[in-house]
Amino acid sequence: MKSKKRTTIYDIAEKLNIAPSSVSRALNNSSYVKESTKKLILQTAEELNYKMNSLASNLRKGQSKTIGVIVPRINQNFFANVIAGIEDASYKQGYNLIICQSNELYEKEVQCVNTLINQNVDCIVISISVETINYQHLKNILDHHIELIQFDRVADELETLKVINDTLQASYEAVNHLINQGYKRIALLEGPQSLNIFRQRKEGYLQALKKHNIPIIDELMLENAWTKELGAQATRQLLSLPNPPDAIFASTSDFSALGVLEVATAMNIKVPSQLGICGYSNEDFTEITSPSITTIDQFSVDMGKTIANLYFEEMNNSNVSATPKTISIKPKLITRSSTQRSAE
Amino acid sequence: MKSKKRTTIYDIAEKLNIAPSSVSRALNNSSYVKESTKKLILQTAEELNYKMNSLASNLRKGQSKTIGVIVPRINQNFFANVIAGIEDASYKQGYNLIICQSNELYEKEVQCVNTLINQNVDCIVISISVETINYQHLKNILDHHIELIQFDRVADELETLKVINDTLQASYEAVNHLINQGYKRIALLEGPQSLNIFRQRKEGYLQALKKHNIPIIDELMLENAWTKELGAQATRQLLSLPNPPDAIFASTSDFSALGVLEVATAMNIKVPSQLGICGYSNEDFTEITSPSITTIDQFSVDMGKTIANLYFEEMNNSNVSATPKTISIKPKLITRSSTQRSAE
DNA sequence: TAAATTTCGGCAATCGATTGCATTTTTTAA
DNA sequence: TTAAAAAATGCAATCGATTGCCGAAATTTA
Repeated sequence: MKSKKRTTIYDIAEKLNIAPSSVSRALNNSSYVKESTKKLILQTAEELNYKMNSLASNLRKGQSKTIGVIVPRINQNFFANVIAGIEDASYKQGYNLIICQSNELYEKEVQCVNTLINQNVDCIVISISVETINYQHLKNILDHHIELIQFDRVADELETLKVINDTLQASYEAVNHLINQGYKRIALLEGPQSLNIFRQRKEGYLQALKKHNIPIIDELMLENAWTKELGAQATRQLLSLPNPPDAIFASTSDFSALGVLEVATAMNIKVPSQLGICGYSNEDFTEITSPSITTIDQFSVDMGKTIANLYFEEMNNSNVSATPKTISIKPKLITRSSTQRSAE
Repeated sequence: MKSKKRTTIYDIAEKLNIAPSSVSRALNNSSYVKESTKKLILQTAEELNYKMNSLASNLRKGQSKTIGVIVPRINQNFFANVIAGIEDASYKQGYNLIICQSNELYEKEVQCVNTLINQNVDCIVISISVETINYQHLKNILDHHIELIQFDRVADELETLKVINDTLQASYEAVNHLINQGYKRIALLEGPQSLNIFRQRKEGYLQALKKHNIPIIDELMLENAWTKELGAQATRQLLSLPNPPDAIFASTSDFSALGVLEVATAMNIKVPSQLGICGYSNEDFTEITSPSITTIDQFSVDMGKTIANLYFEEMNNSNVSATPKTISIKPKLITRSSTQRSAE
């Protein structure tokens, strides 16, 4: 281990006075090598601290056993969990992960895609940035015969494998729950409508209202209430209306819901009796606020595992896969104090 | 883009009837190509949707422009933030990240290391698992001439680049703060002492007590209170002592501190007047519990950036780097309600 | 116009593992 | 004992980009 260069199969071959091809076969446990020589080779490899050079192997084999993942932010709970799930399932199959974050920037997303294509990844898993409305870079992935799996924030019009939450349904159930708890004027904090998930969450809200013949009031639907601060701001606006809402569905995130809760608390408005609050994502903290916040669990780690396994299945079914599969995971409404009216 | 194979420099060379070497030089913007042909080549590459094959390039160049990262869990706030920081800084230098999680398992950590060596990464960044007490796999990284950077949970005895928090100091300050707030019997929830960070947090606690001539009481120091549940359990034990503590420093994590708070609340013990609580890590939720929890911020994203930049510096200083550098980041005590006694 | 530079561009080896095909060795059958 | 079959091993090309070295073309100088 003193030498400057790492051990290669040639070193092993030379030492044992055999052909490199035999070494390669032995290391790959091919049946075309005598047991005795195989043992010898493995032993020598161990001695020389041989580590195979995946670059060479992958170059030759034309695959990289690597999955590229692009998310807006790595350190956002939902994405971190999905990545953890993907890693877990991939690792078991001997696959590695290359992770990129787009920082919600279209330009960077494109660059990430290019990098991953360069890296010869076998599959790219992506949740698009909020800025992304052009999908040429995604099509480019397909042109390069790389498997593409979209998750959560997907481009509907692109026919690729997809793993999503049944967002509309979850949203519908959440609003339905609010209605059942007796709330009559339910406001909606929307996310950027460029993203399909936020469109769906709005749609679920609308459908639930419609179902119960509750009028849809424009001034109760506020766009761009994505963060805690914006959620708080929107709440102030809503609560100062002549006819304020009695519940707020922060469909964008739990952070937004937290903003709502803080403003309500500051204004001395009782939650849930005077104001119901529902968030989205089941962040850790929703359980420990007072009152705890009703929210929706997305089973993010499972989602990650599902994504990876979808790829592995699809890979084995190398037959002309008919229609691009979409797997929908049903999220779960977690009802907590912020929407549990005592009098019911 | 219909063909089954991707465009290579040979395709471009053939189309323009020149040598592949010229194509390569043009793409790498070498000065040994006429401007006019360079332009032509670049244009043709664009037309053919050429993407370079990093595998081939890296194999030839003997480097991979890739950094491997091994953490216990990707979806743990602190690590997710560090990774985000590393990604950010690395991306700017044209480097990619391969991420692995050890799941706190020694065996898996070893496997991750081997995978990363196989992948020819240029650098491995690691925060060791709680099980890791043997460092042969880390030495193996060095034997393969791969730069090794340890962070946060480091093996002290290994001479490598390190990026750490000044844990001892932070812990000392936290306890000092508690003492200044008038707490007299301060309990300590410890993490596994196999990890140096937990040893240091304990040491900081001990030093602070010593400084103020406060006796060190064994029954106030509980090991293995790592999670919320264990923190809660430890708290019950502590509070049922004949002479219970009036403050608890959950040096393991904010989750543990949360467990403390929940038990205290359940037992109707007033925080901070009857019991002071201090956590560690500055998790999001510490700000929104009631009362909010005093804790220690580790500047995790910055830590990630520091790690990446340390590598790039070190790489440029290819001179025989004298002593393996250790960068220590000073964490910050965030004092909040859980330790702010009104009567002071 | 010839000689000396400088600039371009091509040839071919290289990185390390894999694999189709050929060859040698061993085993089995005749 | 020999031929045929099977098993083991070797040879050499390949994956795609890079680069040292050399020759050709273009430019400058004498």
